[in-house]
Amino acid sequence: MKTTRNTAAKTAVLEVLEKSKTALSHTEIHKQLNDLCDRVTIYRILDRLINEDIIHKISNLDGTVKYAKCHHLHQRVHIHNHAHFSCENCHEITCLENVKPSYIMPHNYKVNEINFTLSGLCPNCLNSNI
Amino acid sequence: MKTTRNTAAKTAVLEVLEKSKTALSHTEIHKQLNDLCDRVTIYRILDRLINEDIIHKISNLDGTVKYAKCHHLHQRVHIHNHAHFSCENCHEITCLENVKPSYIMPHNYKVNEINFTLSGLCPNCLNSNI
DNA sequence: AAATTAATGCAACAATGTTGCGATTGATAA
DNA sequence: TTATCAATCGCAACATTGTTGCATTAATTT
Ligand SMILES: [Mn+2]
Ligand SMILES: [Mn+2]
Ligand SMILES: [Zn+2]
Ligand SMILES: [Zn+2]
Repeated sequence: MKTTRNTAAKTAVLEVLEKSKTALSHTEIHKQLNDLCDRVTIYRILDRLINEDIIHKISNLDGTVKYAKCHHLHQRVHIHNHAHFSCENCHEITCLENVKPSYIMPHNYKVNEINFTLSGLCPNCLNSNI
Repeated sequence: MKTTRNTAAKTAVLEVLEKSKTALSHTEIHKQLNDLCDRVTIYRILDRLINEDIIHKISNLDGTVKYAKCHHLHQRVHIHNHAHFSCENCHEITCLENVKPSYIMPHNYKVNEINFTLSGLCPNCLNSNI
C-alpha cells in the first residue's frame, strides 16, 4: 500500500485550513501560501487530504469549490453530513456542523456521500442590511 | 423591463432538456444540438432559462454542473428544494422530486436557495452490482 | 414594412483543473 | 549517520469550462 508523507507544503496547507473560519478555495489557499509551492502541488495535496479524511470538499451552486478541515473527533470512517452555507453577498462558505438534513430515500439507491449547501445571506451580511 | 424572445436555439435547448430523463451538462446539450448554435449562445440561453425559472442548475461534488427542467406546475415563485442523485458509476444526475430534506437553521441566516445532492450508486448501477 | 433591441456568432480571454516526466526529499532500513 | 527508494514536487503543456466585447442577425411591436 502507498504510504503518505508529511511534507512542508502539506503541513502548510493544513495549517491555513485550520486557521480559517471559513472554507477556502484552491486559489485562496495558494495566495495565502505565498509561493511556498506550486499550484499543482496544492491540488495534489488537497486530493490527498481528502482521501485521508482530514479535509472535505464543498461544491457550491455557482460552481465554486472550497475546502474545509473536518471537525469530527477521531472517527475512522465518516460521512460529511452537515450543511454548508454560502453567502451570496460576501461569498464566504462556512460549515454548519450542527445542521444535518434528514430525508427519506427510495430504497434502490446506495448513498455514499451527501452535499447539502444552502445559500443566501450570512449573519454578518444580514445585519449590514444589504 | 427586458422582454424575452423565443428563438430557435432557445426552443431547441429546452426541447433537449425536456426529452432527457437525466440532468445534462452544457457540453452534453451542445453535442445534442449538433452545431445548431454557438457554445456561448447555449451558456446565455441556460442563464435566461434559469432566470425565467424554467430550468434549474445542479452542482455536483466533483465540480460538474448540470441543468434540468423544472417540473413544478405553474408556481410563480419557487425554491428548488428537492434532492438530486449523482451516480458515481454512470455519472448520471437525476432529480429526486420527492426527496426534500428537512433541517433546522440558526435564526440569523437568510436562506434563498438550497443545493442538496446525494452521490453513490443509482438503481441501474446497483443492480449490475459493480 | 420599418423600427427597435434581444439574441447570436465569433474571437479573444480568464479561471480552474489535469497530466507527464525528470528532479527532489521524507521515511525507513542498513 | 548514510544509503535507498518511492512519495512528492516543479514545471511545462494541455484540457475544459465559463466570460466578455462587439459587430451582425432576427424576433417582436407598431
Ligand atoms: Mn463542512
Ligand atoms: Mn431537479
Ligand atoms: Zn456574507
Ligand atoms: Zn448509475
